[in-house]
Amino acid sequence: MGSTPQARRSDTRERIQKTALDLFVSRGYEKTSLREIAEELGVTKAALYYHFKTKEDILSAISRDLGRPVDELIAWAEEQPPTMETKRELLRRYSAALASAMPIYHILQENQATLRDLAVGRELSDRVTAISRLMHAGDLEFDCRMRVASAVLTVHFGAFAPCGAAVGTVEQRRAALLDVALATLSGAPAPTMSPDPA
Amino acid sequence: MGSTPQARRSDTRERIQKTALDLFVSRGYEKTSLREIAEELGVTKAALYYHFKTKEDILSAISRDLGRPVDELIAWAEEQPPTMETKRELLRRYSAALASAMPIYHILQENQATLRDLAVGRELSDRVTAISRLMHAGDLEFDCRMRVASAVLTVHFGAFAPCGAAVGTVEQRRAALLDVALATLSGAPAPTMSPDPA
Amino acid sequence: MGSTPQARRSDTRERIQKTALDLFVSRGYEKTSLREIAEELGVTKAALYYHFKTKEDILSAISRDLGRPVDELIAWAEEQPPTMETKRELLRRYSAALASAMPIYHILQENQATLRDLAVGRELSDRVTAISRLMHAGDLEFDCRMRVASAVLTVHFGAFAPCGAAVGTVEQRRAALLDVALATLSGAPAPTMSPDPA
Amino acid sequence: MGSTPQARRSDTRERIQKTALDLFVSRGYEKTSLREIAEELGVTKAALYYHFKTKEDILSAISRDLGRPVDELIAWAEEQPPTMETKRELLRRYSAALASAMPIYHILQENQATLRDLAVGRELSDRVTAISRLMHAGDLEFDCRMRVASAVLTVHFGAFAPCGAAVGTVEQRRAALLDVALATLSGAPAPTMSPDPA
DNA sequence: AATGAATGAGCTTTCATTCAT
DNA sequence: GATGAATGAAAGCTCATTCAT
Repeated sequence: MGSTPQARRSDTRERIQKTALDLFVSRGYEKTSLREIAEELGVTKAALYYHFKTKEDILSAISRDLGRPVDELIAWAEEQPPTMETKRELLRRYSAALASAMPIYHILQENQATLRDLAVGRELSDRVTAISRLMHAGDLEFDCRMRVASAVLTVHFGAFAPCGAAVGTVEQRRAALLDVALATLSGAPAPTMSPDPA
Repeated sequence: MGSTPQARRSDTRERIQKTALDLFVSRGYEKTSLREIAEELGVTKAALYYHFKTKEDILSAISRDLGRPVDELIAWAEEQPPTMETKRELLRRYSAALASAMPIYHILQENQATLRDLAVGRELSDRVTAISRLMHAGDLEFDCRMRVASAVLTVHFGAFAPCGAAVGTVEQRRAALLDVALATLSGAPAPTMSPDPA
Repeated sequence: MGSTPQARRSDTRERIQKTALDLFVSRGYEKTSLREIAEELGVTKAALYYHFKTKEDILSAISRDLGRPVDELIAWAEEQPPTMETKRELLRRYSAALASAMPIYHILQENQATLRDLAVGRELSDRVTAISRLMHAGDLEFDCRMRVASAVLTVHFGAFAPCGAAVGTVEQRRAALLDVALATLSGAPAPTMSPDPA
Repeated sequence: MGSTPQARRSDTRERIQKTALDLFVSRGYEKTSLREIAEELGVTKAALYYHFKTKEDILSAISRDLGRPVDELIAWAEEQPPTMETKRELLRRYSAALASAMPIYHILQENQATLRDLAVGRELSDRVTAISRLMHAGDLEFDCRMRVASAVLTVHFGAFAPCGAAVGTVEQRRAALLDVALATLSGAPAPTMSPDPA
């Protein structure tokens, strides 16, 4: 007694992941050295190697943790019939999932050249590819495929960068872009719109 | 005649740019070392430094050369009134410009974390930002902004990655995505579309 | 027992300083490469960087260690009244301090052009300047200042170079030059002297 | 006619020497690169090699030109009897010669470690040694040698660095230090002096 | 009288990783 | 559960120098 029941087993591993994530996001994977992570945490580099086999392994763990929602989403979608309605739902859920998983995708996004030859890079981009594949599933006509592509691009890349001024909150923008994407998907115009008020 | 016609004042500088571009695209900026570039070219590292002040300077020269079409496009757009028609035309031209300038944007795309703290990185992303700014120019309503954002995302990111299967030629896909983007821009559905044949 | 008694937490740092000092003295700071230091010691260049942040940092550590006597002397002198007697004593003590600190001042002396733009160079020449400043303290007449200057130059530079033949031991010469300097300081002739036996 | 009679033969060689001298003085010999010299002059590095065989050769030419007065002084002194009066005169003339030759001695002074293994370095320090040797010539007693040493050190090193505050003009200081040195040489006090006005 | 192009050797520094303790 | 010490490989860059033109 006196100590928290079953936690006790050092939270260092998690602290490493947290710190590493922050640095990978703010400085990039390649440009973040293990020395920096260790220093920021107040431990030695060797300590990182006690908890993780390699630098890549740290990112790998982060990827597994943060990517779970998307993995589950993929698993779910793979069991649905490839109808338009499924895809609409998939897009909605993907948009939501991205909101929380953003950091890793941000890392993937900004460090593609580096992650390309790392196993963890494959893992990450496989998830994106899987979503895209599921959105394109079925015997679609060319035009339709392009609308699907546009919708996916809008939702996926709209999640990064403050594309087009800082109007509204992040959440509002996400929702609005999702609406546009859904409209594009159905080949319908986005609801209320005045044509030439530029 | 009989000997190399007009050479003399060395084409090495251009050969360096060409080789560097290839390697930056295929292996990434950071992961491409000057040794590799030099070896590939059959010269010494020092030769690179005869022609360029730094590694960044090589990328900078490439950026200037390949980015010119986009720069001209921006200059053009800045002189037009910010009407919807201007934007439609801007989007068309941007789509076309991207086709040829793709390599540098690809590099920007995949090496953001690295380029972020390089002057050339700024140069590059400024161009993208400028296009986006021009597309959002004027007193747009929130919904309209989001449609603009979607259109830009579609055209810009659609130029990279074989998003959604390899149907059609690159050129066909580009044209089709542009159409989708233009439709989104106007709030209209993309022309002929059957709603649920997924 | 039987194994190296107290080692364990590595004496490498000190060995680096010792070796570096020797090389800096014999070959010059700039002309001594880290490779040389490392090779001489039988370690890798990277090992040097484990113990010191930069090449300059190695010199800096040496400077701190060997410069301490002079620093203490300066501290002492700053608390004394600026009388002639203080200055005589300061000169005596400086002469003595130089004897042990000579290596670093030798390095400063012979590498001024290089050290000029290094922080450690400032540190070093500040010490010399401080002594000079203290010797000149007070409201001295011009002639007197020049005698002080001569005395300082004699003691300081007399410590290097075998100025004027190798008569007597180093220690004897040091003592004799100090006497001459003290005589100059008081404006008196150096004690026993036959005028023209050249 | 129209061109200056016999000058015509490009003044580039001299311009190189002038520029090199400036840079060697202000940045140091080692730290001044041929690129810098060439750039400053608006010519190419290869041009330097048309006029001089090596970098050292540039310094060598400078040394020959500026060192001539001292060389002549040495030649003169070698023909004189080694009397005290000769030495007094030698010291006077050396003090004067230094005033104009200062730049090269400054370079020697601040780049000793580098010049040590260059032929030109020997040339330079030989001159200093020769003066010192001539000042010590004859069968001097130990004490007397030390007074000579002090006198030489005072005159030689007094020519560099603003030793002891910036009172008077450079020329005044030089003259005054010479007086002190001459007094030391004769074993007499420097003329009028109040003993303890610190 | 000078240039454009290139080289070879070297430099300081950084990094991911290992391992005995 | 972690540290102190060290390594091997590589990076970007600079320099004096050469030589055909």
